[in-house]
Amino acid sequence: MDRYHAMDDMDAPGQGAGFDDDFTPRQAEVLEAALGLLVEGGERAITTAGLARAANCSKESLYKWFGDRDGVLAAMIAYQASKVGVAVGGPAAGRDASDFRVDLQSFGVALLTVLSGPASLALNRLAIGQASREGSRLGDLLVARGRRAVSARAQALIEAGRRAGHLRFTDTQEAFETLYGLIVCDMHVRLMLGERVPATNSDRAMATHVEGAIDRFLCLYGADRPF
Amino acid sequence: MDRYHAMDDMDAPGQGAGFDDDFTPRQAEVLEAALGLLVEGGERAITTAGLARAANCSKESLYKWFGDRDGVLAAMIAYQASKVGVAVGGPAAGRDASDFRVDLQSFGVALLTVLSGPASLALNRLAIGQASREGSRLGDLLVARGRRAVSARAQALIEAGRRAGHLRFTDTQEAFETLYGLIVCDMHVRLMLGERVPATNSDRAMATHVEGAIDRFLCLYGADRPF
DNA sequence: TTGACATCGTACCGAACGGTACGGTACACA
DNA sequence: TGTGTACCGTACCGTTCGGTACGATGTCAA
Repeated sequence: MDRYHAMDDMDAPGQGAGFDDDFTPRQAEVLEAALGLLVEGGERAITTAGLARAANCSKESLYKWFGDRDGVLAAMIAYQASKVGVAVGGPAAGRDASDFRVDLQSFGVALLTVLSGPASLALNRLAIGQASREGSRLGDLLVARGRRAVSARAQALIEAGRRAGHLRFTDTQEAFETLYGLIVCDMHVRLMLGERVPATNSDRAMATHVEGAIDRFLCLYGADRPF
Repeated sequence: MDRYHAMDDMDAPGQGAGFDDDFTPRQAEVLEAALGLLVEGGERAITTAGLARAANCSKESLYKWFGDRDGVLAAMIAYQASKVGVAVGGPAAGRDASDFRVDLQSFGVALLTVLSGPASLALNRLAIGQASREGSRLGDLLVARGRRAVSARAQALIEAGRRAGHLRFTDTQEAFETLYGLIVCDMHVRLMLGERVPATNSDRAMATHVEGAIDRFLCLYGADRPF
């Protein structure tokens, strides 16, 4: 009942995977307006009437495009996650050890930048708030669309670092989770709770924090560590 | 329905802003029922009529005791946080380095046990879901009541470790956040999103994970590290 | 021009919810 | 016995919201 059928009128090229998140421009406008409402007022601000008013569309169109209110929420995640996915990308070109360190640094800064962004925070809050409801797949959707991209990017990065001789480890997953923990600490949760986190307030503070985290990561997994 | 082992004693030095968290036994029963509803069905399950029915009390009493619905939510956090606060306690008695390691280990296991508990997850989801609403202090309340206790306990622990010569660091806050990040990684967020996290599924898996985290922490901050 | 189609704006409905009011009951105390 | 207090259960009210229906507008093609 609560799945989101993205497009009833579909031309739907690659329907196989179950999702289909290329929305029409009009639908993208509506989802953009929905994200604006969400960032500003949280989940309760996404009412069908309110969204229709904010997006200058009719409620009937909303139900036609997204099925029901839950479909709108799911579509918002699918829509936004596709934009975030590429933000943490960027090729790991460095062969030099210091180049590799720069790659790690830029990954860390990109990660914190995404996680502390208002849209990401609002969507994570939304998915977490819905996680307790039975049969809500928003959390899975967010993990599958957003988090997996980060994970894949980071694991590719540190595997490349290992192949290039900059890192030494046996378990890629463990190394990645350690890197993630060192960079993010509990900042993500604190941000979602509404706390102001100094290390995300300015680019300078963020870079400094990430530098420390990379120091520690290389101390643990760097190839030049003393054992 | 799960019961919460009552450890009502709390030191609460800075009472400050006018909270009042000594509840009458009857009120505690009602808050207990509210926590049950919250764990089972999320925030939307806490309706005034539903809570009154579940707790066999009248709506009028709810409004008399807690002011309004938001007051009920705040009281739930205040009530539960006081129980969680002491759960991560326990004296750091060890003088020996291996005793200290055991202290760190038990702290880590207690931390993960609390964070992955259903009541904690439900309350964190609640506070996060409300964080976007204007003027909602639930997040601050949760941080002040629950998180600060964890932070204070951990900082006392690692400061004691430094005084005893087991650790070497300059910034206690940084060391604590590193420890937290190494232990928790992104598990807290993933749990709140509804994902099943293997490292929290069994005592064995949790202990193993914490052991690894402590290894890494001591590698970074242990007094016997090679520089 | 005509008709098919997509969309908009508005009106409407039923359900659920927050909050209030009121009568009834148990108990303490004088 | 009378009085006050605290509480319960229920009924009630106004509002909001999800979802549906319908007429009006614009567009495109034959």
